[in-house]
Amino acid sequence: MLKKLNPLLHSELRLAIMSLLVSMQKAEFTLIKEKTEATAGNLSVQITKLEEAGYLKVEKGFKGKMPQTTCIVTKKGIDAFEQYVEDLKGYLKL
Amino acid sequence: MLKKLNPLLHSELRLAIMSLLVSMQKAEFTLIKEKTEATAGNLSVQITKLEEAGYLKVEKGFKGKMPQTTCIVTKKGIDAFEQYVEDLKGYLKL
DNA sequence: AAATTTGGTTTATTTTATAAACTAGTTTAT
DNA sequence: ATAAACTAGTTTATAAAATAAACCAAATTT
Repeated sequence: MLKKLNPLLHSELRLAIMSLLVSMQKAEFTLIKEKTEATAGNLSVQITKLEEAGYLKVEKGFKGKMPQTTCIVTKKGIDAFEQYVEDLKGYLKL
Repeated sequence: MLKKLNPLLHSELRLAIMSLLVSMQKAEFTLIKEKTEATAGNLSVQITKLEEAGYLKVEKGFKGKMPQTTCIVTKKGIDAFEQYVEDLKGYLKL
């Protein structure tokens, strides 16, 4: 009846990150930080977890002279997000 | 943009409990346990939290000779649940 | 050139979820 | 009648997760 929710996505910050990426495909660390209002530390940790799950990939480069971290959502990430939304609907009766 | 999710409701088990109660108005401990497939201990803890928040009230009685715990959802609980659903929609783009 | 800011990571702390152990009593089998 | 097993939970301990604090390297500003 009630499907078990993907614990990796059932986290406010990770869900916000994925939500953003699903709609934008890719986003800089700093943009995600602004939009989610997360601390850099927390964000760094959660991005790493999503990366380890293969839900996004991280590309590191420079913008001018400043380091820049870009997150790009993967197919796997999009699929997991969509499945999570479906599962959650069972709880919300949407 | 993204609303902060009510942490009391953003928990798989507590959300399942509230989801059940919103649709049934009241339910026995044992029924909730069956439907959620939670352990009794976990369920007991989470019901207490929801009770402390005023989202449900607990009535204790007996069914025959056996103790029986009934959970009844409150107006406050229903309102909180509905608000949570609205807030969550921002993350899911529903 | 010292102080501050940017863009992060790592480590520590707090909070939360979960499981294990326990209580209190009932039903069933011997 | 009594021991064994089951019901209906609560309490306490442990594991996992989220968050915050501290740190680092380099860039920019004063």
